[in-house]
Amino acid sequence: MTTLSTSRAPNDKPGRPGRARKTATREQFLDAAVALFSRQGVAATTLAHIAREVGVTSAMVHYHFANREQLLDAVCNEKLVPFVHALHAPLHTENMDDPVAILQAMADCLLEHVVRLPWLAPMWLSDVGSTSGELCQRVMPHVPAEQVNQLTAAIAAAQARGTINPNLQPHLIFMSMVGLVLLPFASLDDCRSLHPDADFSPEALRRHVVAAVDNLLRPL
Amino acid sequence: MTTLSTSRAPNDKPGRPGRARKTATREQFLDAAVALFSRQGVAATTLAHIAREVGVTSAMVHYHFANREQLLDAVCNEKLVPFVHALHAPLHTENMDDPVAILQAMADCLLEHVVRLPWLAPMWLSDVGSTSGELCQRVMPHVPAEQVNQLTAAIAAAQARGTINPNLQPHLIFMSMVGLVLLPFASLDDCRSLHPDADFSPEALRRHVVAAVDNLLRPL
Amino acid sequence: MTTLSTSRAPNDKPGRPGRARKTATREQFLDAAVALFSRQGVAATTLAHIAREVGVTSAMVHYHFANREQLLDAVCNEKLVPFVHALHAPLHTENMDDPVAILQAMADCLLEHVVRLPWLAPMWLSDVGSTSGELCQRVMPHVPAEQVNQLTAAIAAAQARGTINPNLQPHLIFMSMVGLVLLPFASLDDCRSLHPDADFSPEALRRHVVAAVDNLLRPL
Amino acid sequence: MTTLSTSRAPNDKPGRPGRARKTATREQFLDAAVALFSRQGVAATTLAHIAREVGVTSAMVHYHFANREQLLDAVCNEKLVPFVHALHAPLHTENMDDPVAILQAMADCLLEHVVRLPWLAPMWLSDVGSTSGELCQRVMPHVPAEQVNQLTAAIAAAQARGTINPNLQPHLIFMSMVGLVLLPFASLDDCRSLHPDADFSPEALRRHVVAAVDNLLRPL
DNA sequence: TATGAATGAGTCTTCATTCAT
DNA sequence: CATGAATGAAGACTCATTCAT
Repeated sequence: MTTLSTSRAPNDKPGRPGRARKTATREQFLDAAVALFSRQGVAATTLAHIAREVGVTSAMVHYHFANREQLLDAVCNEKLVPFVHALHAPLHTENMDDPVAILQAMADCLLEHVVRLPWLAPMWLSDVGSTSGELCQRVMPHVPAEQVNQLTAAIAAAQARGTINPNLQPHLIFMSMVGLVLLPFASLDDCRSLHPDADFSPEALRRHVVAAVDNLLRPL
Repeated sequence: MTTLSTSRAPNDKPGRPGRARKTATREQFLDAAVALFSRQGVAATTLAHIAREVGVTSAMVHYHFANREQLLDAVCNEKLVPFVHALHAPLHTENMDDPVAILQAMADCLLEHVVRLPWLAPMWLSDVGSTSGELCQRVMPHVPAEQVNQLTAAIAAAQARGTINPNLQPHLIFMSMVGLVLLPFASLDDCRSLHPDADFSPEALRRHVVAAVDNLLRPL
Repeated sequence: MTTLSTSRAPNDKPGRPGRARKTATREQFLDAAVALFSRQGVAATTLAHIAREVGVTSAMVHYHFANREQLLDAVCNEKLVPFVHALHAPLHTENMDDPVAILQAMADCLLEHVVRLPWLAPMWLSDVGSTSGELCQRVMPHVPAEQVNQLTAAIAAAQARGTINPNLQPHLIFMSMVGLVLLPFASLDDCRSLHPDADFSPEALRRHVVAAVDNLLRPL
Repeated sequence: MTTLSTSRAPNDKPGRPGRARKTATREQFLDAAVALFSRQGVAATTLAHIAREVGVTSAMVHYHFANREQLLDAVCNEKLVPFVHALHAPLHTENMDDPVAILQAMADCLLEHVVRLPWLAPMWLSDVGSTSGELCQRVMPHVPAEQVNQLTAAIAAAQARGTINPNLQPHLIFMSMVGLVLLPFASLDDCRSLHPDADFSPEALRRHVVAAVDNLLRPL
């Protein structure tokens, strides 16, 4: 854990006599957490940072979550798992005849969430990057391995049929698609500083991503 | 944190009773650093981790690099900047008539490096994810903004000519491509645990990525 | 930790075997600080020393003062500045006709404080000695330069009138007086070890110092 | 020991291949030591500071002095003890009939040294201030206690005779005199910043101090 | 319910010291 | 002779956590 000079978390300090007791809800903590996680990374975000963001003492964070582990559990369960479930919802269908449609549905869902939750893309990428991402580890068990495997099989079939580019690796297509969707959102700041005048509105991003995903899956 | 079992090798030679001072070169520190950065993330990696990985005291890290900042500078300059330069080398050409060729050259270069340097993809993604990545900040200034802009213009021209899918955003194509290349490598462990039997050899990955990039750029 | 702390409290009330957390007030820290500063010097006194003197961990020092700088600020503002103000109070008068009276009032004040606050003389001298004394730097801004200059002018006038020894340098008289008052108190231990039987009671010291100051200012 | 930000001692660092082997004499180290001691205080001066001042590595300091203790011993023996002996030389006389003459001789000697050795006054005061000054402890044994006691007795006799102000404490007169001489020199920087235009040349200081000492000893 | 005060462990950094070359 | 490379201990400061109130 490094002293990310960003916000010194100065003075939880004592005294301050007439301080009105700030009350904070569980939800506020989680929101602050994901916001900071996406800005600074999970590892670099201390409980004091989160407390400060919410405007309470770090003791309050412990009061609500007992410890860091459980805070991460909560972030995972209440912020990420719903998204993971939504993302894989298209897999829960009888017939996997049309994997392209399924992948596109997943891409749509991903895109939807990423646009709506600005913290999602940066947090996801920075965490998935470290093999041992603190959140990644907690989320993985919620991925429906069985269905994912069926999708892979369906993709292979589609490739044999000529509906999907056969040079792609069935097992990797999903991750490539994720990269295609997430990276533009995660690197927005860099892009903006490189191209200050370009249009990076959500709509522009969405159009680009949709086109990119379409292209990716297109057969030869 | 793992007890790096570098296998202390208690005391080497034969007689040599005391200490057997372990020695380490600057290069070793940088290698250890990138290895740990890619595994744990930059922020979560302490100087003591790096020292232990190399088998010396953390005081030695300071002896060689003075402080954390300068270690990161060194990692950036000696590990990342060469890569960044290589990556953008295709941009230093007279005619940008064929942006597809240039993008493909960049993808090749990226792929090359990512395969050869296993730490690159995870480290890059996890750092680029945090808007304020400690390394990202240091690397960005080495990106040739001028050339990148020219490439973007060339891409737009190619789109007008019908050589590149016109629905893509010229400014985002490069980042999407990066995502396409990096993500499979960064999420290898996750993929492997999901599909234990699939072929994730470097060659397989390379084939997939090449096909994906080809597809991405293809005109309608 | 796995088990929720809900189940704890196996032993509290009666015997209270554990820890018995030591508590300390801000004031105690400042007292300990000046005590140690006067014994060991400012630079040689670590925050851990102060903490140990008070009976708490050094983390507590940081809890109350954030960092060393601010601890020194507090020592300065709460321990030294009041004294500096009192010392220069005699300067805030309409007529400076009688600089001897003023100087004597200042000497009295100085003496008063030095007797009452045993840490003052050693700390002052050891810090004023180093041109860049950590405390000196903080205290100097509180010296009313304007009034001091007026006093100097008044001294020169008194010398011209023959009320003060004209061979003295007006600008140095104050410092010489300070030396005259402080040094006996600061070097008490040395004196005692040299003259074990002599009378070094506060009263004896006071008498000596008063006489010395009187003598110093006497006209030829 | 605090990180006196004055001189960060940056980079003893490795490499620097073509460095001409700087050679330094024992004397140079001692000079550098007293210079730094007087500027920063003894406790705040590290061996690396001294090495740096001389332009060699800190290993060289150890090469010449084995360890910090012995360096301090050397500073004491070679820089301070000669002075202490000179200072007390006037005491080694048959008749102590004229203590005023003796004290004046001592003051002259002190003054002489303090003017010639600019480091002496600050270092002395800052060290004598801390009861447990690292140098003070080493110097004290060289003070001829016997003779000092005789002087004290002679002073008392002179007071009885009316040659010295009888209100002064015989045992404290010497220390008061020392304060009178040293303080102006030690606080020169402060004085100069307070009175930028005043004359603080060595001659002016000498005149002032001589007058002050004369005054101090004068009978009623 | 909330929090101010406390702590132990850990991080970054510097220091005095050692030693093989 | 001299020094680059190494170390353990200590210093400043932060962090997650605890607990009495």
